[in-house]
Amino acid sequence: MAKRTRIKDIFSAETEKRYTVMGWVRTFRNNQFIALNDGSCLSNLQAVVDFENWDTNLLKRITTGAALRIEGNLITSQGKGQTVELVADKIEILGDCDPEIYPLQPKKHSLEFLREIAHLRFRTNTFSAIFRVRHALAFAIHKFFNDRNFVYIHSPIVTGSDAEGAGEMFQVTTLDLNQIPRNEDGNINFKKDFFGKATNLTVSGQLEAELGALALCDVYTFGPTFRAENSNTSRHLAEFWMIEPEVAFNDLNDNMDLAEDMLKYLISYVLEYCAEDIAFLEQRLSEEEKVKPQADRSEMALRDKLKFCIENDFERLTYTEAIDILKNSTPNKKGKFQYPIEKWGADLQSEHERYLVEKHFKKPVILTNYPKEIKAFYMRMDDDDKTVRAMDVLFPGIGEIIGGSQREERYDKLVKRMEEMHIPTEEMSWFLDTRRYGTVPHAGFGLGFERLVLFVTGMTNIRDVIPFPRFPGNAEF
RNA sequence: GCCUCCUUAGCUCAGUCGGUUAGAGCGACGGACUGUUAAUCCGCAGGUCCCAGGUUCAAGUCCUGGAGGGGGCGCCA
Repeated sequence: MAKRTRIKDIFSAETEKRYTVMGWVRTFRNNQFIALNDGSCLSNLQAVVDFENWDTNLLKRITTGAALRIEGNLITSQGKGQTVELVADKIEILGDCDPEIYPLQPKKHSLEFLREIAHLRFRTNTFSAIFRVRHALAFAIHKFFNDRNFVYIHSPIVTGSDAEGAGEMFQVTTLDLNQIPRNEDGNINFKKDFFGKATNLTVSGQLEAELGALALCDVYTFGPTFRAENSNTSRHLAEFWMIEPEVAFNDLNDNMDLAEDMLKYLISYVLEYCAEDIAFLEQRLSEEEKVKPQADRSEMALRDKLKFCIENDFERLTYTEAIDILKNSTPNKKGKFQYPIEKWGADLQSEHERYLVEKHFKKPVILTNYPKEIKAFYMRMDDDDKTVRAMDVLFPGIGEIIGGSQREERYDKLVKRMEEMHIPTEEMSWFLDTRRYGTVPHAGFGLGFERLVLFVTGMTNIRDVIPFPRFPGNAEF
């Protein structure tokens, strides 16, 4: 096949030269103008056909969705709306597309409809933009950490540990479910299973990352994560991607600095390298906002919101300070909260987080030092023995985008917490070894990748920022 | 898991109090036009009213159950 020039490169290519492009037809206007897209960028290339000199049967096959190879001379556009256009002198139909049944037509489609045809939605402006931005964010994450000498750790997807304590797990087995081998006591005999023990899909790479950090100092994981929770929201997936940095000798303040630096870097990266896509997503969002009631509308355009996050420090405060603010807040006093804030120790609901982020501070917030009762066993106990060195980064519209902590590095205190919370210490002896042999203070966090993509693209449903979402009752494609 | 709303043409949606042959816009198709920008103009076709029961002289409309989807809450990233 002839050498293909990507449409992205065509726009800066030398004119009065021949090029070959390949892609899919978005529209064929006026029997004369083919809008061709190859996904390399948002913009379509306009290919011009002198229809009087072309076979009518060929022109009829140039329909929305058809795959074409076009050769021609690139010229400065004679019309408005684009800088260059390709004067086609050779057109090959690589793949026909019957417009009677092709679901994507040159018109606006709802996100709900496109979600049902997720295998084709890559071909729309919105989703091609989202997935280019998603790629850029993934790449920027590796670049951010690589530039800071972090080591990328591949934590296992299949785990033999059932004590990670981050939610319900998917079981992994090769046992015949119709003929499950059993022990004499009637329990399942996992010795007959593939790994010789019960195994699950990982719910977090954190514990493995800690092992790496206590030798390599600065490490991160970035991989798929699985939660078998029956969560039905626009912010949860059963299969999602998580970034988990873990750094030896870092305390909670270092951890907050790292999280804030990283988020600002990633947002800046996308503003710089995905300018066209972000501009398009901003426009899409503002059109969507127009039909909403005034009270539900976002106060800022997408790029303004992103820039605001970069240019302002995140608000850092303790759980205790947050409770005071919430207790004295107007909605709490007027009984507007579904869960009124009465006393210290209550878990914060999303309505409380949203009030702090969207109404009170109007910027990203980092909440720290939560009561130990509502946080995981591995978080470092504060001196008051009541709170732990946890941190949650809260973003407008998204809620919790990062959850992390300084880890409990003191062996005795960690074991005590595990026993209090009924975590089996024998099974976790490999984890406890790090506290037996040269333990050091360290800290880390988990960033939900799709929640980041949600925020940056201005989308509102997490199922629209991953190609093929998995959620309760659905594993299509 | 809980609460709530929705399901009518390929898509987005009207459809009044239960009453004759179920409508619109967009898209598709046919034609005209030919420097268009989701082209425009004219014309035409297109329906398992989500499924299964029930009430009724009569059900897209009312009732019961089921399926699918949206939004909110919980769990969290």
